[in-house]
Amino acid sequence: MSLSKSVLAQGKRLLMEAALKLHANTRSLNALSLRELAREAGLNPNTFYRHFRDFDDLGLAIIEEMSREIRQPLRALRRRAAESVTPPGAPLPAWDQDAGLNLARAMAANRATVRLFFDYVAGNPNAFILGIRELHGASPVLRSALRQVMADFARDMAEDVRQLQLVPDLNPEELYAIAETISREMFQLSMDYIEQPDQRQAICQQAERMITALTMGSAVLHGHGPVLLPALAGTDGAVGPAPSDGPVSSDQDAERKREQTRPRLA
Amino acid sequence: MSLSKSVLAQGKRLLMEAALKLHANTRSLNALSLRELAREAGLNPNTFYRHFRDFDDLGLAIIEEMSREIRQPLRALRRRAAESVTPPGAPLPAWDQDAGLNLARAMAANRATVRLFFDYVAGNPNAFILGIRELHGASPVLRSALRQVMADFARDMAEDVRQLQLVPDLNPEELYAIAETISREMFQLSMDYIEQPDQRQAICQQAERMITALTMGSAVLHGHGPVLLPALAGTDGAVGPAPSDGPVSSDQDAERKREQTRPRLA
DNA sequence: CTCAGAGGTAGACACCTGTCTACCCAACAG
DNA sequence: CTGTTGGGTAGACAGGTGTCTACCTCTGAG
Repeated sequence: MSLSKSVLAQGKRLLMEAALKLHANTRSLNALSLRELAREAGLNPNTFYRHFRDFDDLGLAIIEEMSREIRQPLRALRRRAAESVTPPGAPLPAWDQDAGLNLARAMAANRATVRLFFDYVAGNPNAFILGIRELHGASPVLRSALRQVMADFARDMAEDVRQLQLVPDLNPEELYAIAETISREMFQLSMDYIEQPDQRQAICQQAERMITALTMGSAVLHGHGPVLLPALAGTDGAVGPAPSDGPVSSDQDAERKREQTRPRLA
Repeated sequence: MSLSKSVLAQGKRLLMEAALKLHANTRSLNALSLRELAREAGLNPNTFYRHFRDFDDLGLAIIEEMSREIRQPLRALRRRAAESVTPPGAPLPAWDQDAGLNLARAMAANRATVRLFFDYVAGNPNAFILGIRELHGASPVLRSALRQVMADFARDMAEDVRQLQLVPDLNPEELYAIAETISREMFQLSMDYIEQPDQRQAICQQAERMITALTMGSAVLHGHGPVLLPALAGTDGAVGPAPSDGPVSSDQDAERKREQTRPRLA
C-alpha cells in the first residue's frame, strides 16, 4: 500500500500514492487523468512533469519500488516457514533417505508460505491489484515490466525450493516451470483473496492443494514415485490406496500401448 | 475476433466490433471514449445510446456473445481429442483395469486439446485479450461476469473429464478445483501465446506438462498412486525410476514423523 | 554572497469529451 | 393512408483534458 519512505522527493511519492489509490478504486492506470491525479495528490498538474515523462514512467516507478519491497520479504518468509520444521543448522536427509520427514517439511513450508503470502497480500492490496491488473493491461511497457517481475519471483522461488530441498531433485527447467505456474496462480488467487474476504480460508486451502498436487505430480512424473508413494499414503485426507481389484497392466504393456496411440510431437 | 452474424442491429454489431478492435490495440474498455468508438465504427456518437446504457453494458454484450461462441467449440474439441484415441462406441476399461491405455488416452486428449485451444486463441486473439484484460480490469461488473464465464468453462471441463474418464476417480470438488486452476492457467498462457509467436511451441509444451503434473499429482495424492505408478514410469522424457540407493522409510515411520511436525490446520 | 537548479505554481490555449434536445427516415401494423 | 417506433443524425453546451510558457521559492555548493 504505502510506498517506501525512501529519498524520493515528497511530491513524487505523493503522486505515486495517489495513483495507487485511484487505480485500486476504479480505474486502470492509463485511464487516469493527469489533473485527477494531481488533485488527489494535492498538487498542481504541472508538478507531474517534474517527476515523470508520462503514465508509463509513473507505472514503472511504482512497479520497481513494489518489486524491491516485496521480493525480499517473500524469500524471508519462505525460509522462515521451512526452518520452522527443520532448524537451519540441522542436517537434511536426502529425499530418498527420509521421504516422510522431507514431505512434512515441504508441506509445512507450503502451508506457512501460502498463509504468510496471503497475509502480505491482505496488508498491501493496492500493490497487488495494480500488479495483476497491469500485467494484462493496455500498456505494453508495464506488461513487460511486470512479466519480468513475475519471472524474478519465479526464479527466487525455484532457487529457494532447491536450496531448502523442498522437492525431490528435478532438473532446473522443470523446477522453474513449476515455480512460474505457482507464482502466476498465487497472484491470480490473490485477487480473489482481496475481493472475497469470506472465502479466504477456502482460497488458502485451494492454493495449498494446487501446489502440492503440482510439485508432487511433477516429482512422480520424473521418477520419484517409488520414493514418494509410501510417504504420501493417506496424505491430504484422501482415502488410502485402494487395493486394485483387477489385474494391473504391466510396465511393458503400458509402454507398448502408449507408443501406439500417443500422437507425435509437432 | 468477429462477432456472430446474428440478428443484432447492424449498428450494434459495428460498435461491438469497434470496441474489440480498439480495446486490443491499446486501451482497456473503460478508457475508451464514446466518440472514439463511434468514429471507429463510422457512426454518430449518439447512436451508442440507442443500443447500450454505458460501457459496462457494451462489455457485457460482448462477453455474453463470446461465451456463447466459445464454450461449445471447446467442449467439442475436447471430445474429439479423446475420441481420436478411443472411438466413441468402444468400451472403456476402468483405470485400475488398464491404466496404461487410459493414461495414453488422457495424454493424447491433453495434448490435442491444448493444441486446438491455442489454435482457437490464435484465431480469435481479440476475444481472449478482452477476456483476460477485463477479468482483472477496473469494472466490477465485467469482472464478475468474466468470473462467471471462467466458472462455466471449468464446470464444462470437469464434466467432460469425468464423462470421458480422462482422470482416475476424484471427488467432484477436487476435480472442479483442478479444472478451475487449469482453465485459469490456460487463459493466462493464451496471452503469452498471442504476444510471443516465437514461443508458441514451448508454451504448448509447458501447458501440457502443467496439466499432466496437476492431474496426475492430484490422482496420486488421492490414492491412485499404486495404479498409476507402473504406467507412468518413463513418461514425459523423465529418467526412469532410479533405484533408491538407501533405505526408504516405511509407511509407519513416515506417518509418525509427519504427525509430529505437521502444523495444525488453522 | 550569489546563483543555479530542483520542486512547485499560475494562467492560458486548443482540443476532446458526455450528454441533451431536436430532427430525420424507413419499415410496418392497422 | 396514417401513426408509431427503432435506428441514425446534427448541433450545441458546459466542462474536463494535456501541455505550453512564464514565474516563484527554496536550498545548498562554490
